[in-house]
Amino acid sequence: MALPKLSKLEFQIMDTLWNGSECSIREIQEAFPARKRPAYTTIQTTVYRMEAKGIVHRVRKVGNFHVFAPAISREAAQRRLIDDILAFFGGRGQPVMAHLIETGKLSLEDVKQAEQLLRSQTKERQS
Amino acid sequence: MALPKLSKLEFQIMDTLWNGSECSIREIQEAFPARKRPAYTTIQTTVYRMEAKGIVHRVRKVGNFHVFAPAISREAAQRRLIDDILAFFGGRGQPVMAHLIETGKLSLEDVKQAEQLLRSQTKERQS
DNA sequence: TATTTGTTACTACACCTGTAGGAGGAAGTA
DNA sequence: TACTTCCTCCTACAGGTGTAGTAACAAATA
Repeated sequence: MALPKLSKLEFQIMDTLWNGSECSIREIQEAFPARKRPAYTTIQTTVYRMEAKGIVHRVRKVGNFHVFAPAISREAAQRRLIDDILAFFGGRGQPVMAHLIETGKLSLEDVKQAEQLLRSQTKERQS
Repeated sequence: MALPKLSKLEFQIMDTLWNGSECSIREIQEAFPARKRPAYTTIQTTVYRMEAKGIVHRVRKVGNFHVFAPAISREAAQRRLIDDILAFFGGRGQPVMAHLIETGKLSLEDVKQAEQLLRSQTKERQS
């Protein structure tokens, strides 16, 4: 699979990697809020599995620890996520947006910007 | 949990129930496209589990089979879904919409309608 | 060098989900 | 009634994920 689906924990780990670019297991673990911080080995196991799936890779060894880097982009992962949930909405984005609006997750500003983006895209496609 | 998370298969089953309101296991199974139709007992097991989780319930027995009905609304389930993925976007709806637009899942019409919806909501809140 | 501390690599386990087989019972049919 | 068909209920199992312990080793320190 080109883009394997990421679980919640995997996504959180990727988030740290995307922010910091390159991290050790320890750094990833400590990026979790102290209250809900999984055990070191929990992160380790998960990162190893992610490595096996090709979504992270080791870039080098520093001292006695390894440094990992993301192997897929945040955008790609997010897009994958959205494609997945779109399946639950019959592939149509409109109901998704409706829910976002109903739950107050989109401002008028957001929508106006979106409209701009759409218009520019349409223009590009025509030219 | 008030609203348990639905898996893909569970959502497909709910879809049949939401459309037909009340269905037997057989009806749910036959609603799947013939090519990718799970075994009868697969649907059955999953429906039983959903019953245990309180997302469907038996409404009556007809002949020797049971009839099931949804115990949660489509809107509630979809909202739950969206809340989940929003967590992957830092709780902000804007990047979600951006992805929808980039992948051509939203038309200018959709966005305009959304804008209308937003304006009317804002008005309501003010009055 | 001996001790402490931090990593790695391996192992384990429980829960969820998709998948389905089989025994037994109920309902319709010859 | 005897047979066939369909459904229920129980059981099983594999793969994925979250969770973490432990043995062994490497690095830093006393």
